[in-house]
Amino acid sequence: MTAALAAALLPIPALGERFRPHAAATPLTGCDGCPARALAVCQALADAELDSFGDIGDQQRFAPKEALFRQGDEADAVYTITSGMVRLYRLLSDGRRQILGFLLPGDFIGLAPDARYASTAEAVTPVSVCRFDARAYAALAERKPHLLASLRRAAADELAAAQDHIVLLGRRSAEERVAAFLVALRGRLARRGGGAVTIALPMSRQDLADHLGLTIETVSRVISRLARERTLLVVPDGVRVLDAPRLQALAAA
Amino acid sequence: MTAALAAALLPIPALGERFRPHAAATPLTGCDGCPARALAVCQALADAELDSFGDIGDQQRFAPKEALFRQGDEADAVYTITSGMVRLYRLLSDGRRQILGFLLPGDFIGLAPDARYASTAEAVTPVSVCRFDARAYAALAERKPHLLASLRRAAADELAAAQDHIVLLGRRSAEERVAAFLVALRGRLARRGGGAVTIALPMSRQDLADHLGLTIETVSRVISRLARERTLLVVPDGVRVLDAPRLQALAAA
DNA sequence: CGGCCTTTTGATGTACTTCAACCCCTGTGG
DNA sequence: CCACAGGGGTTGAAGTACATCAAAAGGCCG
Repeated sequence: MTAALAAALLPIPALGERFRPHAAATPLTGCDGCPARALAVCQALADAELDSFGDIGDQQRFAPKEALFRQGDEADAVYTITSGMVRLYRLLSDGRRQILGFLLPGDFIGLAPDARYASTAEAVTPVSVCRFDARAYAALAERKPHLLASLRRAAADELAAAQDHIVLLGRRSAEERVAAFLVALRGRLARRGGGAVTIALPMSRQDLADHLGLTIETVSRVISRLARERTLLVVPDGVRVLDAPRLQALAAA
Repeated sequence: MTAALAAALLPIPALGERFRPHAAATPLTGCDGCPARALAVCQALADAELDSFGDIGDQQRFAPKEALFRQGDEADAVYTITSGMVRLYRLLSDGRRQILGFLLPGDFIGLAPDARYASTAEAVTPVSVCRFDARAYAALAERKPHLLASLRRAAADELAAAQDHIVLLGRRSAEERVAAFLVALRGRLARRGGGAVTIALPMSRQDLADHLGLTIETVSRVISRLARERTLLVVPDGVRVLDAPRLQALAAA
């Protein structure tokens, strides 16, 4: 991945240097320097309250393809992504895979705390997260209504996103799916300070296919066609949007 | 619809009689007789707290095809279904429709309270609901942590259901979709006291198709095939499950 | 350079859609 | 009482968007 694209996923590129690679659990001294500070659920807490937050959170890093947790594991932790990209997916017994979503810095995992994880979370790029013990987090939420309200809002947002995806999978063509996905991802990256023309796609074509309910070949063909029509320019690990209105139109409404 | 099937959707069949048909807004004196009492979000509140609840809730009834609210309307209310079935759907600009879900007694609408409704809610059968002013409800939630926690749980459940549906639409065949839908609906009806063999399907084939990302003809063909193989028996406004294990197997995992 | 994996591109296959006809109700009016 | 119109549902024939199969064309790292 180019440095420019990486920047979109790592809002503070130097951050990683502050932690030893793969340090299992570095106690967090505070959330001040956290690149996800303004985005995350954590935002709900006044600065003074963050102390109790930092106490139960551990910073962790994951290499690409490493799993934060696996479908079926006991759900003993929740996470906030602070840098990198995570794919969240479910496997069917016969190996079919559906990627539920790609998580970016500020995104929260663990809104639906069941006894066991219903899906697997895996690093796409190098990822750093803030990991919280699920019990401690729940207890904290109990004591901080702001946090609870913020969780509710996050759950609502995620539900809305899931419903968007249901519409995409249920009623849109392959081209519309790809266009809508790119438009949505561009928005999410832009909100995190990335540029609005270059869309980072660190995930594989297989990942895209498994997210959009298509095959790898169809995704490739659609992107090739969009590039041939000068709607997109394919660049390493991403695409550049040449004709934003056209892409928007294909994404439809 | 036969009386037996209607019973599954109207846990207390006589309830409707207690209200004048289409009474615009009957002040609620209490939640004691509510058929959704044990299921709904309301459950979170201790009986003593229900008074404040009843104060802001109005009982309403809707005839089939009547809309509780429409996509784009200002979102000024939230609802708990107390009897009947509601379809929740989104329309694309070109008329394509995706039904996000069918709501049953105890289900709550308004977990993702944005300024405007992102989808339309329409009665499939005669429906009664408990309608709450959105502001008053939010204010109450602020004061009652139990309610807030219960809303979070409901949002989490709904998110899990949405993710199930994403997998269904993204990675399952037509036959698997129909089977999985029937199994899931059977479970939901059974939890509400309906029988586990007869599944009420008061919605049209078009509704099923728009929920499962298929066409009306494909839904019809799949159901016919399942009936021909003696997995199902088609009855008016529903199906009877003859071979539950087989249906379960088709629903896969 | 060569092996390996991902991506692209092409040829063929197929599950589901589209188009079309017919059936079966139920309601309505002569 | 029957005629018939109209809406939902089923079934059949033909079409198509996407999947599958196959192979070539990059990248990446030894």
